[in-house]
Amino acid sequence: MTDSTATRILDTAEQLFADRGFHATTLRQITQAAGVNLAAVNYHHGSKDALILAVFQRRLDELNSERLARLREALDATDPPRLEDVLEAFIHPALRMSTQSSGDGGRFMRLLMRAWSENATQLHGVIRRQYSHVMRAFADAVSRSLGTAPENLRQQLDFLIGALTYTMAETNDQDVEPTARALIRFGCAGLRDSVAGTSRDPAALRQPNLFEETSA
Amino acid sequence: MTDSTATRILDTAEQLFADRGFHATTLRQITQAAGVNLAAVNYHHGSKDALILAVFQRRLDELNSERLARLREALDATDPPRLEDVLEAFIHPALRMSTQSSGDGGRFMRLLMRAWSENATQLHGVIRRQYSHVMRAFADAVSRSLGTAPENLRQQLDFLIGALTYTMAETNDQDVEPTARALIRFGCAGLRDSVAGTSRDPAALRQPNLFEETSA
DNA sequence: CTAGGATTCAAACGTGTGTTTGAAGCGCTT
DNA sequence: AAGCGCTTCAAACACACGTTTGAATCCTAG
Repeated sequence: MTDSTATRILDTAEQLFADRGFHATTLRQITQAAGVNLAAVNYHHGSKDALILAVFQRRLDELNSERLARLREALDATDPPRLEDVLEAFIHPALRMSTQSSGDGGRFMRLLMRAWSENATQLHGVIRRQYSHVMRAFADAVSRSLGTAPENLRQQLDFLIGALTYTMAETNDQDVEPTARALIRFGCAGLRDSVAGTSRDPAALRQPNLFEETSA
Repeated sequence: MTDSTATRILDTAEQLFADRGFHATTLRQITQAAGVNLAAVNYHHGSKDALILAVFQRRLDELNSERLARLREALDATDPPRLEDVLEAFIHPALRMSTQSSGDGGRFMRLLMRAWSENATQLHGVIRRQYSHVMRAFADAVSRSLGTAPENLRQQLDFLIGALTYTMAETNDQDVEPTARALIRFGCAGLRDSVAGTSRDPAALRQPNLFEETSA
């Protein structure tokens, strides 16, 4: 049951997509490596595009649920939550996932980077939608940690996501812990400093889009 | 001369590659959009793969020379160089390039992200080689700014590159300046904090900002 | 004015793609 | 045993791709 044709296709596709890219990976390569018939992918998943989406759906669900679970722990521990704990909940599951699933490191996240650039129309939207509520939760937690409105943090959180994504694609099979710790520290310092002097730098006020502070 | 067939192909290819990806962009799309014959690309550039490489070579040369020029200015200004200036020399040219070349924003760097994931064998190596000496120069400058060995900074510089790359891919046509300033600040804080204490004392982490920003 | 190399062009080639098809095989209930 | 979905399979389909070809055209030097 677990090793059904559909999931075996999913596993193999994930591996090959990450290694070679979506467009460069053919259904014949996938089905041959998976030991199933060529027509099976169209039968079980409908089309190649649908296969790509299915590969993502599975992993993103896994990643996001683990992130949210850890975030909940951080929120239950202290109030306001410690910034280090919040970032740890966001970073650690991702870094762990990037090296866990068998084979060489960084597979899934190389895949995510691909998705961000290739196939922009469909996948981009799907991922965005799938991520948005998780991102909102983390932005909220970080804003509570720092005592500032979430809108002030969007850009800095994007910086952190970028650093994390790039690191996941780069990082080899090594131990995740030191990398995670370094990234958490880096991100905490950047976030804290960015909100420290919002009123001090007059140039910062030049930004046209000022936000309403809806701090409850 | 400037608008020769070869360069018109290069321009159009850059645009389409960024918008749709390398594999998804066909020579017929390129030549049709450029208003040249299909065979022209093979005649002038040899093959599609060679075209891809040529597109990169051109922009990377431009980006790196501007970065190094700005870095030199920063090194000539003060000794040791101000960390803000060094990061500015690294970040600003990239952000500007990501929105300059006509059309929608983030084109070239979306292209770079693609290159990082697609076509791993060839392009990955070329870019690495083209970047390595520039990266070494910046790592050196940052290490001088912070008074620590370059080896201690490699990981944090990767964080910064990730944040920059991701931001370039994300950022729309808006003004570059605020984004650059935010990213410089974020990176400076992260770098300074990372080298500040080898001590695990969590109290040290909570100190918001130890440094004075000498706003001239 | 003309010869000859550089460039453009339309057309075709061979190959590999995602998808479809219809028959064959399998497992289950009746 | 027989019937019936669900699944697998080999084969083929239509199509788009990168590349090649050889003639036509342009441009320049002698």
